[in-house]
Amino acid sequence: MKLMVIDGNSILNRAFYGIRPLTTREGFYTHAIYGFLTTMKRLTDEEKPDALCVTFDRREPTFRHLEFPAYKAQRKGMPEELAMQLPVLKDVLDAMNIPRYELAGYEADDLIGTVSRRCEAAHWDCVIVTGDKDSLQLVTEHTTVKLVSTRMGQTTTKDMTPDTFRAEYGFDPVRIIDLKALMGDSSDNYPGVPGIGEKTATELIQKYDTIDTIFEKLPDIEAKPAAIKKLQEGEESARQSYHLATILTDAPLEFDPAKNLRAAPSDGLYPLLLKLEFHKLIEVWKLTPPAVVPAAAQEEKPDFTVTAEAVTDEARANELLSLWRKAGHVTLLALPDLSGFIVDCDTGADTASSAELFFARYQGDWNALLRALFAEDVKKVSHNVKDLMRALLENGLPIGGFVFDTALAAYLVDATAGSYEIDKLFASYFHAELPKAIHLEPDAFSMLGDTVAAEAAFHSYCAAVGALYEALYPALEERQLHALYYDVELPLCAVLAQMETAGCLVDRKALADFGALMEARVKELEARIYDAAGETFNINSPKQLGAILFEKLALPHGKKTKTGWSTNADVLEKLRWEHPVVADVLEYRQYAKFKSTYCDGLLKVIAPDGRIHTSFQMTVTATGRLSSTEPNLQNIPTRTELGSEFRRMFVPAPGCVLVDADYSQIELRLLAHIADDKTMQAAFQSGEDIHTVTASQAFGVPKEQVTKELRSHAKAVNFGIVYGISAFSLAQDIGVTVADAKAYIENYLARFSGVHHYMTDVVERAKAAGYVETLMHRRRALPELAATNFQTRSFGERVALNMPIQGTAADIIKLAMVRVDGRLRREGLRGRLILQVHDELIVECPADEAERTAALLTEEMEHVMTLSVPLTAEAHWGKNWLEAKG
DNA sequence: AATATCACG
DNA sequence: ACGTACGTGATATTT
Repeated sequence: MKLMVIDGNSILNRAFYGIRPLTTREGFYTHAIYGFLTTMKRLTDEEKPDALCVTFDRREPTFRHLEFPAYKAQRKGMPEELAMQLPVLKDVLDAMNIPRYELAGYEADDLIGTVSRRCEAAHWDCVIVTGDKDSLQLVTEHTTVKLVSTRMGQTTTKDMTPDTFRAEYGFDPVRIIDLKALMGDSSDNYPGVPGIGEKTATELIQKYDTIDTIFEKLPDIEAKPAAIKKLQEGEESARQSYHLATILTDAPLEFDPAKNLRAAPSDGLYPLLLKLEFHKLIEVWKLTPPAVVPAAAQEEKPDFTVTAEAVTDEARANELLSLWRKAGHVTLLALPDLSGFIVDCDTGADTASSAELFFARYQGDWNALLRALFAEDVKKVSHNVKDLMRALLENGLPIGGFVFDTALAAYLVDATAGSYEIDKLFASYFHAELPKAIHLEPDAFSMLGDTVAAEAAFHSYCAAVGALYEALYPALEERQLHALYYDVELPLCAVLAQMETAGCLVDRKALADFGALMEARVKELEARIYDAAGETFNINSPKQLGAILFEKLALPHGKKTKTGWSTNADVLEKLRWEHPVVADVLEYRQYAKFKSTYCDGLLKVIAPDGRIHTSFQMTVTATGRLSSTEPNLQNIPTRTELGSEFRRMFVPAPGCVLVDADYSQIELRLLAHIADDKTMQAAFQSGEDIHTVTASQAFGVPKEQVTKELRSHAKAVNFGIVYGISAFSLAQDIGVTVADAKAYIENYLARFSGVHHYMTDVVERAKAAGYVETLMHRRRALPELAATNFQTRSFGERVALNMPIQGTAADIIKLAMVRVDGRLRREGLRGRLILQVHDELIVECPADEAERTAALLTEEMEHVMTLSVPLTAEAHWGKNWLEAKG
């Protein structure tokens, strides 16, 4: 039999500092608990112990404090963000029926020591989980320690048995005590023998085993005279330290290993994890709601057990339609293929819910019904409106009357939540569970077999959307997000739905031919690389490639390491002249990427109409940008000549052209505006090249003398500033020394004092408020700024700097899209937006409207907002995307 | 499922 | 002293 005992404080502590902060929507910190639970789960899966328990420290003095008042005196108390999680973790463990032990006057270590010895007495094996090396003294044939360490955000464990311990330290585990007695412990704040450090102490213990032997033999031991003198003077201190370092194994603890056998969690666990918003954990652990909901909880929940009416005849449908037109709004969910929908027309929260269901069994004219439903005069609240609109457009149906999208609203309220599915949102806002999710797929109803249950679930989802609307509407108001929501995000749904539906025509033949060319080059390079390596291997595997380059060919392995040696382009670029194979690998990589991601990848998603219909995601990025998936059309190559050939394959329909308009330096202009930097504003107002002006200012040379190199360095500095620069990274980027990079930045900030002030000010204000925002109040919460971990906090500071800039740029182009789309329609032009690439818009229009369309684009883009610097856009057009880029 | 790499703004 | 720029998504390999 085997028992695992976890050092609760140690593991919680590690999780707290090792994981980036995470809070519930209400701001309660949960990451330490999360980390603890995932670590515990991983280790129990690994070890499969029969029994499990956790020990905690009491924050009360122990015998060590009484005997040695300085003991742990330097240790700071827990930060508040950690302290608040401790009692909750204990609740979670209780709910999981995992025994926990704490005892006044004893540290967790002493309880672990006691537990391990009692296990041994009962002929059990014991596995200790801790991050504290002191516990290694407990290691025996039957007691092992899993030493947990967190490096670079990764938790790793090392199993310590008597053998592995001796291999590493060169003496027996129990001699850790003797070692500590000599070297002391700075974190526990006891001295050992003053002047004896880890190295000397280790050597002594390896030679003499115990401090008793050492002091007995003094002064005739093998050591430096100075060390011998220190030992003679420090014996008393060593004896006391020995005492302090000894973990007790006989604490008066009521403990029997057999009483810690693993048990099923209690019903309380599910609601508790729900409250902590550990949805992922609930999913991974396959937890299900308790069978019997406590009566009290049931009363709080909105009543979802209402019968829904299945509407089958036309007369009744028309009756309902006129009812809905009169209602302020209705809540609506539709199946993706429009084969069914549900409408909830509650007027007040306290009246009984009454939903109306429509399915294929409907007797009347289904299309006519849909046309009436999606007309402007039925005001609809829904979830993921853009997707529904796309389905409607694809079926030639209207897309009017959508007044609210709960997913979109929830995204504006918290852009970093990650998931905006109805059930997750409902759980997070109301701390209650929705009936089991049904997937709103075409066949959902017949597939499930249980039509009644499926309908009820569908209904409860619809009612949940209604409840979320009531909660989200005031949340938007409260955060001044009304304008962003109603003038930008919601109208954008229709624009994006239209863009996705339109898609972009591609030259399939040219793409396939290009693919064949890539294939040939890949094969060629592959052969050359195998030849150079003297064997065949998988070049796509960084592991195998690393073995060839750094072991077989013995190239200087580039500095970076993680789970091997890095073989990325940065590293290989530095090795380019060391061996001819390196250049081949770099080239191979490029062709392989082009072939698989862009040739094969794009060919795979060309629709029957010959066009590629991407999906624009509105609720993904933390800054407010869109993202593009299946395929991603926002990362089509352009930076290299060969890559930009792909853009030649994106073409307009016959008789049409592509018009491409992009903002010039939008992020730097926004930096000048937001930071209110007069120097930078003047540069933009003068219309001069911003990187040249920056170079001239920061490097103190006249503009005429700015060389290509200086300009490109200035450009890197400008980008760096927007991202939250560090001298190290800038140096890395432009290939100068860190000292030079540091000087660049200092000069820059001295010249651009507004930017300098902004950099400190925005972080300070973000720390006070807990979030940053764009000019349109789009918000990003920054719990990272409260972190004690340097790395996490630094990340938060860079984000605080960058998000208002990147996010405002996103606000601006989104608003421009809404305006451009509206004006194209109002003016009766036939051009339509088809793509957006962050600062670039692409319209497909009849060739004879190209000029007007281009003018319209730049005009609308430039006039979205009035800033302290001009906002400029440039447009070009041509017979393919590459040409249109100008 | 996680990692490494590389395409874009 | 820390470790080293913001925001994305797709592919291939490895666990």
